[in-house]
Amino acid sequence: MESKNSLESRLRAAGRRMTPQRKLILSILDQTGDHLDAEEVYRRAKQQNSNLNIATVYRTLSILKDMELIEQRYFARDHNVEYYESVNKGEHYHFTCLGCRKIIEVETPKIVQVQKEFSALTGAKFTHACVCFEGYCANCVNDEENLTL
Amino acid sequence: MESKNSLESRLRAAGRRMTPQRKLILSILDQTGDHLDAEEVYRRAKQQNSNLNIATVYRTLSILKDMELIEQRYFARDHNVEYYESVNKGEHYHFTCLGCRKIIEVETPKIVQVQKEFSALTGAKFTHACVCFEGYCANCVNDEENLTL
DNA sequence: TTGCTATTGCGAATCAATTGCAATAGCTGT
DNA sequence: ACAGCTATTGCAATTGATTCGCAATAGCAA
Ligand SMILES: [Mn+2]
Ligand SMILES: [Mn+2]
Ligand SMILES: [Zn+2]
Ligand SMILES: [Zn+2]
Repeated sequence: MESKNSLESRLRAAGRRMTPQRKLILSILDQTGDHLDAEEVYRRAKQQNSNLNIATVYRTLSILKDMELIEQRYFARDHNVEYYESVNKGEHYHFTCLGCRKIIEVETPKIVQVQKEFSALTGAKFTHACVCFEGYCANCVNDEENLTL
Repeated sequence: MESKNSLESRLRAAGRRMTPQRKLILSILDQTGDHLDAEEVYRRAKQQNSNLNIATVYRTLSILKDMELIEQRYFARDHNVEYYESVNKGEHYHFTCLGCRKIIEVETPKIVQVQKEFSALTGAKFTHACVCFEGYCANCVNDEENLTL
């Protein structure tokens, strides 16, 4: 189990401890292809460890994010809730459909290009980009047009 | 005063009323080139109307945003606070320096290109994009490298 | 096993933003 | 100018995701 060892050694390297809670929470995000908020991670994890507390979920998500094992995202226009996904999936961005709430992943090199251009121009160094799109997916475009009549 | 009439007629068209509070709050955002959060808008507006309440500021910002007279933004990685700016400035994006907290505006056609490509590919329709970059500006890059030693 | 301390569960706290409500003030029509 | 309707305001209380303090617990190195 490569990811378990990787997790353990990376935790150790940061002076942290391996706990069943951390293993569990990372495994949930590694296995699902979805984007989960803390509440949903908690719901799923609790099925396997009924003693788990949501504060532990928040603390663990924060650590896994710092260790760059998971990515934190915002979706939709009002960023009230934080979502998480495994980093395994590589660089991509997100489109949220206001009709069906589906999240579609967008792959493009153009965002990185923007960063490179701006770096070259100003000397700035990028550490993070938050990009999220909102609109109506192909299935929902028509419904939306009817609504605005 | 073109913008005042524009505001008044646009409010009327939406079945809303013109109030001194709304005039004041929009004028603050129209005059400054800055990005202000509700608290700062409130602080500035209160100097001209000491009776003003912050709930009114929040409500007004929300309405002006819906009417597309101002833009709501998030900055930095943790989107705790919402900032606002006038729409007059046209399409642009933002880079936040983690060193000096300066916000640098980024102009590029590439974000719109991403949207067009994705629309052509999938048939989706975009209504909004939230793009924010984070890193270190040219002045702060060196300091940051020294810190990580 | 023991001892050190990182981590957990739990409840309370945060804090930007929202909401319910009674009083007020725009606006329309007279 | 006035009356009546109702959108808007000020105020106080609430929300809700996230964070924090703390005592009990559990990793892990020796
Ligand atoms: Mn994704
Ligand atoms: Mn701007
Ligand atoms: Zn849809
Ligand atoms: Zn800087």
